[in-house]
Amino acid sequence: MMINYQNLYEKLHDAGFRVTARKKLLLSVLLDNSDYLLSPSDIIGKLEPGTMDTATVYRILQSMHQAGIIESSLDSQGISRYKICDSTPHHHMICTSCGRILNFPCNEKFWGKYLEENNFKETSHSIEVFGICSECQKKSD
Amino acid sequence: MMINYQNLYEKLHDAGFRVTARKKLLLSVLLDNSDYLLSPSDIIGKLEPGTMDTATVYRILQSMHQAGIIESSLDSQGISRYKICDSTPHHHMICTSCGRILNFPCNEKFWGKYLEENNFKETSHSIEVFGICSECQKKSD
DNA sequence: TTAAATGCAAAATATTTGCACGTTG
DNA sequence: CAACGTGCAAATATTTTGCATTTAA
Repeated sequence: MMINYQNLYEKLHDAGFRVTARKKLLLSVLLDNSDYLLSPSDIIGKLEPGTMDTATVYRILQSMHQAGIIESSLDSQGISRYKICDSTPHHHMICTSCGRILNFPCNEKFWGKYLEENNFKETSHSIEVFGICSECQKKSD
Repeated sequence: MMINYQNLYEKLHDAGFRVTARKKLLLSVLLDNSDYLLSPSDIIGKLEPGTMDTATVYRILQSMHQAGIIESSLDSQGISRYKICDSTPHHHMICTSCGRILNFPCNEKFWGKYLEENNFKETSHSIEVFGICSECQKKSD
């Protein structure tokens, strides 16, 4: 990964947001957990109690998402989860046991021909594969 | 489509649920809107006021999902949405303008080789393509 | 008849908002 | 210093739960 703080700070700044202590702190949590999708409460749980208000976490996540430095998705319970954007477009295999994320590339849009057939103008897509990762399979043996 | 009420009632019954007036009513709403993903409040909005309690709608949707006669997904706001299960496995192209759903088949798992590479045991997947359908494109011209 | 279904009210949870104050640029 | 960020408290919104009553099988 070529992710570095300065680069992320710049992106925040370029999107019109101020680079504050809270944003730096929240960013460090996300970087320390780049293999996982974190919910707002996960993030709060990883901080010293009283470090940051819930509303602040939500607002910062919103800013970072707007600045394009984090990606979001909804878990099976409808809770928002976030992680630092990866450099290349891809999709996720999400282990439902440990929560770890494995990436896989999106070389070919196998649905491309259906877009054409239906004259459907795609704006985005969401592809997630759920299951059990190699390590968790071993554990349950 | 080969969907008929008797068949659905049987599936509910076989899953251990009673076939009640509310369930029949809710089912008719879903069948009348099988091209759309309906949220609980969408469903309530399509019924005469006071016909069914919110909690009842949630409980029935849960039962129907458990009985395997409806499929669920989360919209961009994290709200649960439901529709009658289609007979063949497939994915959805969802028009973000009118909400209509177009189906496309899942012939080939293009991510199959990544499952093998990572020894990842898939249990389920979620594939959704968002965009603007043909009709809505025309409207905006 | 009796276990499941329902309505009602209240609770739980996630997320948002208004406002006063603090901080960045 | 002026605009943006933050904490706090309260408001929304969705979904769940407890309990008394009704109803399907």
